Amino acid sequence: MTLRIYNTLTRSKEDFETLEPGKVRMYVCGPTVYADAHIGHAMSALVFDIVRRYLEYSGYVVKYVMNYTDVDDKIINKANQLGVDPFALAQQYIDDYAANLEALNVLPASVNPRATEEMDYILTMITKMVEDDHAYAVDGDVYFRVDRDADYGKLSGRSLEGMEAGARIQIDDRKEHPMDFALWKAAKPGEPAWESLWGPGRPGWHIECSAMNFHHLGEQIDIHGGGNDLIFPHHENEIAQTEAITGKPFARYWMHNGMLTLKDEKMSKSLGNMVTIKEFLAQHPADVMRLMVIQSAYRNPLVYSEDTLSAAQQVLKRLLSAKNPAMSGSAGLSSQASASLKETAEKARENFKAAMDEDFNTAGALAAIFELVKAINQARDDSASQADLDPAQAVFNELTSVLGLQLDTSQREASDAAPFIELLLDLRSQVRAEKNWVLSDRIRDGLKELGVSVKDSKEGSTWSWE
RNA sequence: GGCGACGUAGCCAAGUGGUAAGGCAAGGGUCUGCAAAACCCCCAUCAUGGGUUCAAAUCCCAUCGUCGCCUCCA
Repeated sequence: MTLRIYNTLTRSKEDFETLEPGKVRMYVCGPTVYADAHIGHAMSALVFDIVRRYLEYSGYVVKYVMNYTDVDDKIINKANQLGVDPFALAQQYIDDYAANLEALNVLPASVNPRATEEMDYILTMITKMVEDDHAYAVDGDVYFRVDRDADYGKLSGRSLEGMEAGARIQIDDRKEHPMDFALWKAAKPGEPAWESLWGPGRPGWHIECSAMNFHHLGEQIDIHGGGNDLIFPHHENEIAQTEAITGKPFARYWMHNGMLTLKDEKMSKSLGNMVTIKEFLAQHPADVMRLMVIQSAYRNPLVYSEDTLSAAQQVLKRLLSAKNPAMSGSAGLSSQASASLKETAEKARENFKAAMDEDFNTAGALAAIFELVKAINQARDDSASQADLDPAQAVFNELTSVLGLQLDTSQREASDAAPFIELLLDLRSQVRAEKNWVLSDRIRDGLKELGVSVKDSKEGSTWSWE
């Protein structure tokens, strides 16, 4: 079975072949750090975390690079507003973002380069482009010369003529072509600046990513990811820069996630319609966010609403049901039934892989996991022993962890309240024995209001946090 | 205006030529003192109109609609 990936560059699914056998070089555009990250950023981080986890599960060694853009107009403006140092501000948001990712159970990148630490590479690349006439300097700025690049527009499917017709480009007489973009910006007074052949200044956004790719992954990479709002101009320009220098195709596969939307509108800092990751995680487990992503197709828009949120919560509950242990004192399955459960588990794994191999079809993969959930729960109802359930639950754990789900049930033991809840349930089972339903229900309802749900069964009562 | 993506049941969503996976919600049932959970049953002809084909949700054309990009943005 071969993994196939939808490549934005060719607008089609292609068989996945790496530059170097068994190894994947992967780069994902990280955030510009000037504000709290919102759940749209979380979506992107989760999509590529799942891609990375699945590649590793499939046996690849993945070098995963995610950058931080830590010098930029918005950072500088915000720092000026607050009267703080822009570098300190960026550092604070980098720390916050890293904490967000950890809370979301996103695996750490192999490297998290920062623009400000890559100046040598950035300046080397710009110098080379100027030498080769791919770029030119004007008044301390340096611009990329788009009309020297016959391929310009190949990722976004645009032509230079078409873009000019758009007429939303600001006119700058100093540029040779309206679409020429900045590689280097001359510093204004008071701004952070680095020395260069063209005077003090700072890099344009696009060259940063080209340079960090070049430094950490080399001339060519396997997968380049990011939100589909970056296709143009950011990724288009990365391609133009890097290929101008190397003369080789830059990234083999361009992957773009769809936007997270709120009421049919993209969630973004500039529109101000955002829910931050911090706010979200204060209300919901990280698995809920991840399940919203898993349930949908990564290339399509993900609608964030009460409906999709509560659906994800319900999905989480259902997944957790598969982790319940065998009922105490159960007789065990017949050997045929036990073997059949194992078979179902193997089949679920195959279906899971088949779905993921088809451009990371996580919704299909989740369906495969639900086949297994159903089989496990059926077996348990059919008085399976824990030994019967073990192999199937092992597969369940394996597959859910490939998706990065935590399905944490340990909070039961971890809570300080646990002994008190146990005590209440102990009392309740006594009044239940006396058929004092009024008191029994009062305890159950009271606990419910405190977020503890009680379940009665023949073997006794169990509880869990809502 | 240009470029791109998309439109499958109340909602999310799989399926890219052979007569519609899965989940949530809703409804019916088993279990339960009653619940909850679990289990069983039930729930769509695929935006619209043409065309190609023995056969289309799946290919082609048109129309309508939604979103993204064209300016910083995951």
